[in-house]
Amino acid sequence: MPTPKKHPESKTIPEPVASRLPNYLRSFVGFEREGRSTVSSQDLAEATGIRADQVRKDLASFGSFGQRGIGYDVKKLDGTMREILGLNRAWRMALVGVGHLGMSLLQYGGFAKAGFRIEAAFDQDPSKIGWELEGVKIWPVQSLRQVVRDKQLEIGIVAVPSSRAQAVADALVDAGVKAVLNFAPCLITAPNSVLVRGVDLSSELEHLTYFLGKSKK
Amino acid sequence: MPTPKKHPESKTIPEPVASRLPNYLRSFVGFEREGRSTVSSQDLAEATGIRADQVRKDLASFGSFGQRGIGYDVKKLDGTMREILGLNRAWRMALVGVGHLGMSLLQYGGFAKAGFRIEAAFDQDPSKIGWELEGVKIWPVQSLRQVVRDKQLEIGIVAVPSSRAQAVADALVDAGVKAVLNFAPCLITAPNSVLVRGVDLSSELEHLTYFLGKSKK
DNA sequence: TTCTGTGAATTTATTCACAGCA
DNA sequence: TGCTGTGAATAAATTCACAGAA
Repeated sequence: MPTPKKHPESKTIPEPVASRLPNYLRSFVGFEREGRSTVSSQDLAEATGIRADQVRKDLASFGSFGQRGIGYDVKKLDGTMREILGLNRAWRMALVGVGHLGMSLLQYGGFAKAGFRIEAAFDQDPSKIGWELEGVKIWPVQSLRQVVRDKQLEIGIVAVPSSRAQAVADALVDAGVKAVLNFAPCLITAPNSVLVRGVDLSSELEHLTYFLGKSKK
Repeated sequence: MPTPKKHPESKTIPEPVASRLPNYLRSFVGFEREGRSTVSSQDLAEATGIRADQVRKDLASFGSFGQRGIGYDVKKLDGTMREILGLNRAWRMALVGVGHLGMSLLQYGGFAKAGFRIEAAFDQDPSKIGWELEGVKIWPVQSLRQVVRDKQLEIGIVAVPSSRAQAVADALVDAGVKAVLNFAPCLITAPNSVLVRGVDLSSELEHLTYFLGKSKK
């Protein structure tokens, strides 16, 4: 799903660069584990699959972190990127829909590490209400507005079927979230003041088959 | 995760257009349900969040399907796009990792509809082996090569932790898949003849917080 | 009219090539 | 020598604007 985004739109960092930042970030844990304090653009290229030229252009677009002949200071880069991506603080999230997808998000380790905290989960199924999974309590969807408001959650994750996605998104927006991450395979809309981003599994597969179809012929 | 792709690389359709195709495709089911046989670029814009100009440019890039003053024939467009995306046939897939994420993929309705069939699933956990979920049998990972080869599966889905992702991908490649969809938050590599695409949930969130951070200040 | 298709203009991103610092 | 930072060249994608078919 595309991000039909329009928003404050940074003047500072080009969109494509911003979307590559998470890749660099992820490669750092490996470098740090290896005890490396500096890395070259070449090293980053190998770790991320992004060309070395591009790496340098990207990093140069928000400052001069490298030392010629040496490379980049991993720690410093890591800190700067986290700041740019807004990861130097915790984000409070609401998860709506505790099916298997929702469950996998609850137990997904990567979130907590990056400061993403699911503070409350919601579901329609009465048999799930009240349970606590991975330390997160499950509430009835009816109480979504109330709970999200009370807990001041900022990001909403939509993990319900398409048919209910827009309604859930509306409720989240109404409750004051500033961004919505949508896993349902449909477009959802929200006021301009709220960011919406979609992740669509089918689209990813279709993208693959597009290339497969071509190479096949 | 970016797609460190390199491959046959179509000369026909620009990459960004191809990645928007799934969105158009998805909007068609709504139009067909409403009984509409033709739609304007404006209609498509509203349904997909893509600008009307862009819609026309996109569609024009692979043929003339519209009638001036009328619009586009939904059925015809649908058929053509499916063909372009390689959806006019079934794709046989292997799922590796039957945790919650794997489960959500197994039961995800969108796949079957688009011709994506998970023909076999694999897991390490002995207690899961032999079960059949959503009509799909679960095999031990040790038998991956054998089963994937025997069943001639073409696409592998990696839904295991990062630490095992590359090994699983290697086994899939060795067993003959032509493409790998990776859900682990790490880069995996494969020979050029095999397509790799990554889907990273954390990256999506980080992308959101990047914008949130900016609009905030 | 309505609505497409497309050339031309513009903006944006990638790639190249190399000057310059450690 | 090794590796960054960047200006210039190229390539690509988006936006605009309008001619022309139904």
